[in-house]
Amino acid sequence: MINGPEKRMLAGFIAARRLKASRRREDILDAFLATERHVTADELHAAIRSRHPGIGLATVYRTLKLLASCGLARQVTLGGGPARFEHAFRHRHHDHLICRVCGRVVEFSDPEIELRQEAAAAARGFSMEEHSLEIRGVCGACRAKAGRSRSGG
Amino acid sequence: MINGPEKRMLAGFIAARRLKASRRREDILDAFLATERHVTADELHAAIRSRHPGIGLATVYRTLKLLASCGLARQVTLGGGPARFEHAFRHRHHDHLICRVCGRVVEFSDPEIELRQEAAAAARGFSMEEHSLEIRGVCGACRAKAGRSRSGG
DNA sequence: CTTCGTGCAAAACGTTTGCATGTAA
DNA sequence: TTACATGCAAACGTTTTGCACGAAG
Repeated sequence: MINGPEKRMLAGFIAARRLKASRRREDILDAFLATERHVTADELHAAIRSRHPGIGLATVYRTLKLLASCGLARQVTLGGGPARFEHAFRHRHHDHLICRVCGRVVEFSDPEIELRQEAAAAARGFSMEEHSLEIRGVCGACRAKAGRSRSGG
Repeated sequence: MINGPEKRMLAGFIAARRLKASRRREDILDAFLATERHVTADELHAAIRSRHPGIGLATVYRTLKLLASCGLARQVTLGGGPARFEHAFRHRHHDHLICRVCGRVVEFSDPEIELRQEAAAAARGFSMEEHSLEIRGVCGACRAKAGRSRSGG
Protein backbone atom coordinates (compact mmCIF):
# COMPACT_ATOMS: atom_id res chain seq x y z
CA MET A 1 0.00 0.00 0.00
CA ILE A 2 3.02 2.25 -0.55
CA ASN A 3 1.44 4.21 -3.34
CA GLY A 4 -2.25 3.42 -3.45
CA PRO A 5 -5.07 5.71 -4.44
CA GLU A 6 -5.52 6.62 -0.80
CA LYS A 7 -2.16 8.38 -0.80
CA ARG A 8 -3.04 10.27 -3.91
CA MET A 9 -6.36 11.17 -2.41
CA LEU A 10 -4.72 12.58 0.69
CA ALA A 11 -2.11 14.40 -1.37
CA GLY A 12 -4.81 15.92 -3.54
CA PHE A 13 -6.80 17.06 -0.54
CA ILE A 14 -3.70 18.59 1.03
CA ALA A 15 -2.77 20.39 -2.18
CA ALA A 16 -6.30 21.71 -2.73
CA ARG A 17 -6.43 23.26 0.72
CA ARG A 18 -2.85 24.45 0.65
CA LEU A 19 -1.92 22.34 3.61
CA LYS A 20 1.39 20.55 3.78
CA ALA A 21 2.42 17.00 3.16
CA SER A 22 4.45 15.50 5.96
CA ARG A 23 6.14 12.31 7.00
CA ARG A 24 3.86 12.05 10.02
CA ARG A 25 0.74 12.11 7.94
CA GLU A 26 2.10 9.36 5.74
CA ASP A 27 3.03 7.29 8.75
CA ILE A 28 -0.44 7.67 10.22
CA LEU A 29 -2.19 6.93 6.94
CA ASP A 30 -0.02 3.84 6.48
CA ALA A 31 -0.84 2.58 9.93
CA PHE A 32 -4.51 3.33 9.47
CA LEU A 33 -4.63 1.46 6.16
CA ALA A 34 -2.67 -1.44 7.59
CA THR A 35 -4.88 -1.87 10.60
CA GLU A 36 -8.14 -3.68 10.71
CA ARG A 37 -11.45 -1.94 11.05
CA HIS A 38 -12.55 0.30 13.92
CA VAL A 39 -9.42 1.59 15.63
CA THR A 40 -9.48 4.25 18.31
CA ALA A 41 -7.01 7.12 18.14
CA ASP A 42 -5.23 5.63 21.10
CA GLU A 43 -4.92 2.18 19.54
CA LEU A 44 -3.57 3.66 16.34
CA HIS A 45 -1.14 5.80 18.30
CA ALA A 46 0.14 2.75 20.15
CA ALA A 47 0.52 0.83 16.90
CA ILE A 48 2.49 3.61 15.22
CA ARG A 49 4.60 4.19 18.27
CA SER A 50 6.37 0.84 17.99
CA ARG A 51 7.80 1.97 14.66
CA HIS A 52 7.88 5.75 15.17
CA PRO A 53 8.40 6.38 18.88
CA GLY A 54 8.32 10.16 18.76
CA ILE A 55 4.77 10.54 17.55
CA GLY A 56 2.25 12.36 19.70
CA LEU A 57 -1.33 11.37 20.37
CA ALA A 58 -2.57 14.83 19.43
CA THR A 59 -1.12 14.41 15.96
CA VAL A 60 -2.96 11.14 15.57
CA TYR A 61 -6.21 12.85 16.54
CA ARG A 62 -5.55 15.73 14.17
CA THR A 63 -4.64 13.44 11.31
CA LEU A 64 -7.62 11.14 11.80
CA LYS A 65 -9.84 14.19 11.61
CA LEU A 66 -8.05 15.15 8.41
CA LEU A 67 -8.55 11.67 6.97
CA ALA A 68 -12.22 11.91 7.82
CA SER A 69 -12.46 15.29 6.08
CA CYS A 70 -11.05 13.91 2.88
CA GLY A 71 -13.21 10.81 2.86
CA LEU A 72 -10.54 8.26 3.71
CA ALA A 73 -11.83 7.55 7.20
CA ARG A 74 -15.23 7.51 8.78
CA GLN A 75 -15.75 8.14 12.46
CA VAL A 76 -18.12 5.77 14.23
CA THR A 77 -19.05 5.46 17.87
CA LEU A 78 -19.82 1.84 18.55
CA GLY A 79 -21.80 1.61 21.72
CA GLY A 80 -20.83 4.76 23.52
CA GLY A 81 -17.13 4.12 23.94
CA PRO A 82 -14.33 6.25 22.50
CA ALA A 83 -14.56 7.30 18.86
CA ARG A 84 -13.47 4.69 16.36
CA PHE A 85 -12.36 5.10 12.79
CA GLU A 86 -12.96 2.79 9.88
CA HIS A 87 -11.88 2.83 6.25
CA ALA A 88 -14.20 4.93 4.14
CA PHE A 89 -12.57 5.03 0.74
CA ARG A 90 -14.13 2.49 -1.63
CA HIS A 91 -16.06 1.06 1.30
CA ARG A 92 -19.79 1.43 0.91
CA HIS A 93 -21.84 2.65 3.80
CA HIS A 94 -22.74 -0.17 6.12
CA ASP A 95 -24.19 -0.75 9.54
CA HIS A 96 -22.78 -2.66 12.48
CA LEU A 97 -23.64 -5.75 14.45
CA ILE A 98 -21.80 -5.77 17.77
CA CYS A 99 -21.44 -8.80 20.01
CA ARG A 100 -22.05 -7.85 23.61
CA VAL A 101 -19.95 -10.80 24.82
CA CYS A 102 -16.78 -10.85 22.69
CA GLY A 103 -16.98 -7.38 21.19
CA ARG A 104 -16.76 -8.63 17.64
CA VAL A 105 -18.09 -6.21 15.05
CA VAL A 106 -19.71 -7.45 11.85
CA GLU A 107 -20.60 -5.08 9.07
CA PHE A 108 -23.73 -5.48 7.06
CA SER A 109 -25.91 -3.53 4.75
CA ASP A 110 -29.54 -3.96 3.78
CA PRO A 111 -30.85 -1.90 0.85
CA GLU A 112 -34.42 -2.29 2.03
CA ILE A 113 -33.57 -0.79 5.42
CA GLU A 114 -31.81 2.09 3.67
CA LEU A 115 -34.85 2.76 1.53
CA ARG A 116 -37.18 2.62 4.50
CA GLN A 117 -35.00 5.06 6.39
CA GLU A 118 -35.21 7.53 3.53
CA ALA A 119 -38.95 7.04 3.45
CA ALA A 120 -39.33 7.46 7.23
CA ALA A 121 -37.32 10.66 7.12
CA ALA A 122 -39.20 12.04 4.13
CA ALA A 123 -42.57 11.20 5.70
CA ARG A 124 -41.63 13.47 8.60
CA GLY A 125 -40.33 16.27 6.43
CA PHE A 126 -36.65 15.48 6.91
CA SER A 127 -34.07 15.22 4.21
CA MET A 128 -31.73 12.47 5.27
CA GLU A 129 -28.01 13.18 5.14
CA GLU A 130 -26.53 10.35 7.11
CA HIS A 131 -27.54 7.68 9.50
CA SER A 132 -26.09 5.12 11.82
CA LEU A 133 -27.62 1.83 12.75
CA GLU A 134 -26.12 -0.32 15.42
CA ILE A 135 -27.44 -3.69 16.52
CA ARG A 136 -26.17 -5.15 19.76
CA GLY A 137 -26.66 -8.77 20.61
CA VAL A 138 -24.73 -12.02 20.90
CA CYS A 139 -22.89 -13.59 18.01
CA GLY A 140 -23.25 -17.23 17.03
CA ALA A 141 -19.91 -18.30 18.48
CA CYS A 142 -20.68 -16.77 21.86
CA ARG A 143 -24.15 -18.28 21.94
CA ALA A 144 -22.67 -21.68 21.15
CA LYS A 145 -20.13 -21.26 23.92
CA ALA A 146 -22.81 -20.21 26.38
CA GLY A 147 -25.01 -23.16 25.37
CA ARG A 148 -22.14 -25.58 25.86
CA SER A 149 -21.27 -24.32 29.34
CA ARG A 150 -24.95 -24.34 30.33
CA SER A 151 -25.52 -27.93 29.31
CA GLY A 152 -21.98 -29.18 30.02
CA GLY A 153 -21.29 -27.60 33.44
CA MET B 1 -47.54 12.65 38.57
CA ILE B 2 -47.27 12.56 42.37
CA ASN B 3 -48.14 8.91 42.66
CA GLY B 4 -47.97 7.39 39.22
CA PRO B 5 -46.91 3.88 38.29
CA GLU B 6 -43.39 5.14 37.77
CA LYS B 7 -43.03 5.82 41.48
CA ARG B 8 -44.31 2.37 42.32
CA MET B 9 -41.95 0.90 39.78
CA LEU B 10 -38.98 2.64 41.34
CA ALA B 11 -40.14 1.71 44.86
CA GLY B 12 -40.48 -1.92 43.80
CA PHE B 13 -37.04 -1.99 42.25
CA ILE B 14 -35.53 -0.42 45.36
CA ALA B 15 -37.28 -2.87 47.65
CA ALA B 16 -36.31 -5.88 45.54
CA ARG B 17 -32.64 -4.97 45.65
CA ARG B 18 -32.71 -3.88 49.27
CA LEU B 19 -31.68 -0.38 48.39
CA LYS B 20 -33.19 2.60 50.14
CA ALA B 21 -35.86 5.04 49.19
CA SER B 22 -34.88 8.65 49.56
CA ARG B 23 -36.20 12.14 49.07
CA ARG B 24 -33.45 12.82 46.51
CA ARG B 25 -34.49 9.95 44.33
CA GLU B 26 -38.06 11.14 44.36
CA ASP B 27 -36.97 14.66 43.48
CA ILE B 28 -34.91 13.43 40.57
CA LEU B 29 -37.62 11.10 39.31
CA ASP B 30 -40.17 13.93 39.52
CA ALA B 31 -37.93 16.26 37.55
CA PHE B 32 -37.16 13.57 35.00
CA LEU B 33 -40.84 12.81 34.48
CA ALA B 34 -41.71 16.49 34.28
CA THR B 35 -39.10 17.29 31.70
CA GLU B 36 -39.37 16.77 28.00
CA ARG B 37 -37.48 14.13 26.14
CA HIS B 38 -33.70 13.75 25.97
CA VAL B 39 -32.21 15.57 28.95
CA THR B 40 -28.57 15.40 29.87
CA ALA B 41 -27.57 14.81 33.48
CA ASP B 42 -26.39 18.38 33.64
CA GLU B 43 -29.64 19.82 32.30
CA LEU B 44 -31.64 17.78 34.77
CA HIS B 45 -29.34 18.84 37.57
CA ALA B 46 -29.85 22.50 36.70
CA ALA B 47 -33.61 22.04 36.54
CA ILE B 48 -33.77 20.36 39.94
CA ARG B 49 -31.43 22.86 41.48
CA SER B 50 -33.88 25.74 41.19
CA ARG B 51 -36.20 23.89 43.54
CA HIS B 52 -33.69 21.85 45.55
CA PRO B 53 -30.45 23.83 45.67
CA GLY B 54 -28.41 21.34 47.66
CA ILE B 55 -28.45 18.54 45.14
CA GLY B 56 -25.21 17.28 43.67
CA LEU B 57 -24.52 16.41 40.06
CA ALA B 58 -23.07 13.06 41.05
CA THR B 59 -26.37 12.10 42.63
CA VAL B 60 -28.17 12.94 39.42
CA TYR B 61 -25.79 10.71 37.49
CA ARG B 62 -26.20 7.90 39.99
CA THR B 63 -29.97 8.18 40.01
CA LEU B 64 -30.29 8.33 36.24
CA LYS B 65 -28.31 5.12 36.08
CA LEU B 66 -30.70 3.66 38.62
CA LEU B 67 -33.70 4.76 36.60
CA ALA B 68 -32.17 3.15 33.54
CA SER B 69 -31.63 -0.10 35.46
CA CYS B 70 -35.25 -0.30 36.46
CA GLY B 71 -36.59 0.51 33.02
CA LEU B 72 -37.85 4.01 33.69
CA ALA B 73 -35.19 5.75 31.64
CA ARG B 74 -33.27 4.88 28.52
CA GLN B 75 -29.87 6.30 27.80
CA VAL B 76 -29.31 7.53 24.26
CA THR B 77 -26.37 9.28 22.69
CA LEU B 78 -27.70 11.53 19.99
CA GLY B 79 -24.89 12.42 17.68
CA GLY B 80 -21.85 12.03 19.88
CA GLY B 81 -22.60 14.64 22.53
CA PRO B 82 -23.11 13.95 26.23
CA ALA B 83 -25.41 11.09 27.23
CA ARG B 84 -29.11 11.89 27.16
CA PHE B 85 -31.96 10.19 28.90
CA GLU B 86 -35.49 9.67 27.67
CA HIS B 87 -38.59 8.15 29.23
CA ALA B 88 -38.68 4.40 28.80
CA PHE B 89 -41.68 3.28 30.80
CA ARG B 90 -44.72 2.77 28.62
CA HIS B 91 -42.80 4.27 25.72
CA ARG B 92 -42.22 1.80 22.91
CA HIS B 93 -38.82 1.56 21.39
CA HIS B 94 -38.32 4.14 18.72
CA ASP B 95 -35.60 5.63 16.59
CA HIS B 96 -34.52 9.23 16.17
CA LEU B 97 -34.45 11.81 13.44
CA ILE B 98 -32.11 14.65 14.32
CA CYS B 99 -32.04 17.99 12.56
CA ARG B 100 -28.48 19.06 11.94
CA VAL B 101 -29.52 22.73 11.82
CA CYS B 102 -31.87 23.31 14.75
CA GLY B 103 -31.14 20.18 16.78
CA ARG B 104 -34.77 19.13 16.90
CA VAL B 105 -35.28 15.45 17.61
CA VAL B 106 -38.25 13.57 16.17
CA GLU B 107 -39.04 10.05 17.25
CA PHE B 108 -40.32 7.49 14.83
CA SER B 109 -40.69 3.79 14.53
CA ASP B 110 -41.04 1.54 11.49
CA PRO B 111 -42.05 -2.07 12.08
CA GLU B 112 -40.61 -3.13 8.74
CA ILE B 113 -37.20 -1.74 9.66
CA GLU B 114 -37.38 -3.55 12.99
CA LEU B 115 -38.18 -6.82 11.25
CA ARG B 116 -35.39 -6.37 8.76
CA GLN B 117 -32.95 -5.67 11.54
CA GLU B 118 -33.89 -8.93 13.25
CA ALA B 119 -33.50 -10.72 9.94
CA ALA B 120 -30.13 -9.10 9.18
CA ALA B 121 -28.86 -10.08 12.63
CA ALA B 122 -30.19 -13.63 12.38
CA ALA B 123 -28.72 -14.09 8.90
CA ARG B 124 -25.29 -13.41 10.40
CA GLY B 125 -25.77 -15.65 13.40
CA PHE B 126 -26.53 -12.87 15.87
CA SER B 127 -29.38 -12.78 18.30
CA MET B 128 -30.44 -9.17 18.48
CA GLU B 129 -30.89 -7.65 21.93
CA GLU B 130 -31.12 -3.96 21.22
CA HIS B 131 -30.41 -1.53 18.49
CA SER B 132 -30.19 2.15 17.86
CA LEU B 133 -30.92 3.93 14.64
CA GLU B 134 -30.20 7.58 14.22
CA ILE B 135 -30.90 9.58 11.10
CA ARG B 136 -29.31 13.00 10.75
CA GLY B 137 -30.52 15.48 8.20
CA VAL B 138 -32.44 18.71 7.94
CA CYS B 139 -36.02 19.11 9.10
CA GLY B 140 -38.76 20.67 6.98
CA ALA B 141 -38.80 23.95 8.87
CA CYS B 142 -35.08 24.46 8.47
CA ARG B 143 -35.17 23.54 4.79
CA ALA B 144 -37.97 26.05 4.26
CA LYS B 145 -36.00 28.72 6.09
CA ALA B 146 -32.89 27.97 4.04
CA GLY B 147 -34.93 28.06 0.80
CA ARG B 148 -36.44 31.40 1.75
CA SER B 149 -33.09 33.03 2.49
CA ARG B 150 -31.58 31.58 -0.69
CA SER B 151 -34.32 32.94 -2.94
CA GLY B 152 -35.12 36.04 -0.87
CA GLY B 153 -31.63 37.44 -0.41
C1' DC C 1 -26.67 -0.06 64.53
C1' DT C 2 -25.75 -1.27 60.03
C1' DT C 3 -25.92 -0.28 55.42
C1' DC C 4 -26.89 2.66 51.89
C1' DG C 5 -27.33 7.46 49.95
C1' DT C 6 -25.42 12.03 49.51
C1' DG C 7 -22.44 16.13 48.58
C1' DC C 8 -18.18 17.53 47.66
C1' DA C 9 -13.86 17.39 45.60
C1' DA C 10 -10.74 14.95 43.14
C1' DA C 11 -9.77 11.64 39.73
C1' DA C 12 -10.47 9.52 35.39
C1' DC C 13 -11.35 9.54 30.68
C1' DG C 14 -11.28 10.90 25.83
C1' DT C 15 -10.38 14.82 23.22
C1' DT C 16 -8.87 19.56 22.02
C1' DT C 17 -5.91 23.51 22.31
C1' DG C 18 -1.87 26.88 23.22
C1' DC C 19 2.59 27.36 22.54
C1' DA C 20 7.38 26.95 21.20
C1' DT C 21 9.82 24.69 17.78
C1' DG C 22 10.46 22.12 13.39
C1' DT C 23 9.66 21.64 8.63
C1' DA C 24 7.39 21.95 3.95
C1' DA C 25 6.55 25.10 0.31
C1' DT D 1 10.71 33.44 4.78
C1' DT D 2 6.07 32.36 5.58
C1' DA D 3 2.73 29.44 7.07
C1' DC D 4 1.59 25.11 8.47
C1' DA D 5 2.67 20.69 11.32
C1' DT D 6 4.26 18.71 15.50
C1' DG D 7 5.07 17.28 20.46
C1' DC D 8 4.19 18.34 24.82
C1' DA D 9 1.51 19.67 28.51
C1' DA D 10 -2.31 21.88 29.99
C1' DA D 11 -7.17 22.64 29.47
C1' DC D 12 -11.52 20.87 28.52
C1' DG D 13 -16.22 18.70 29.24
C1' DT D 14 -18.30 14.64 30.86
C1' DT D 15 -18.61 10.95 34.00
C1' DT D 16 -17.00 8.22 37.96
C1' DT D 17 -15.09 7.59 42.48
C1' DG D 18 -13.28 8.16 47.45
C1' DC D 19 -14.52 9.81 51.51
C1' DA D 20 -16.84 11.63 55.55
C1' DC D 21 -21.29 12.43 56.99
C1' DG D 22 -26.32 11.83 57.14
C1' DA D 23 -30.41 9.20 56.77
C1' DA D 24 -33.24 4.91 55.94
C1' DG D 25 -34.06 0.33 57.20
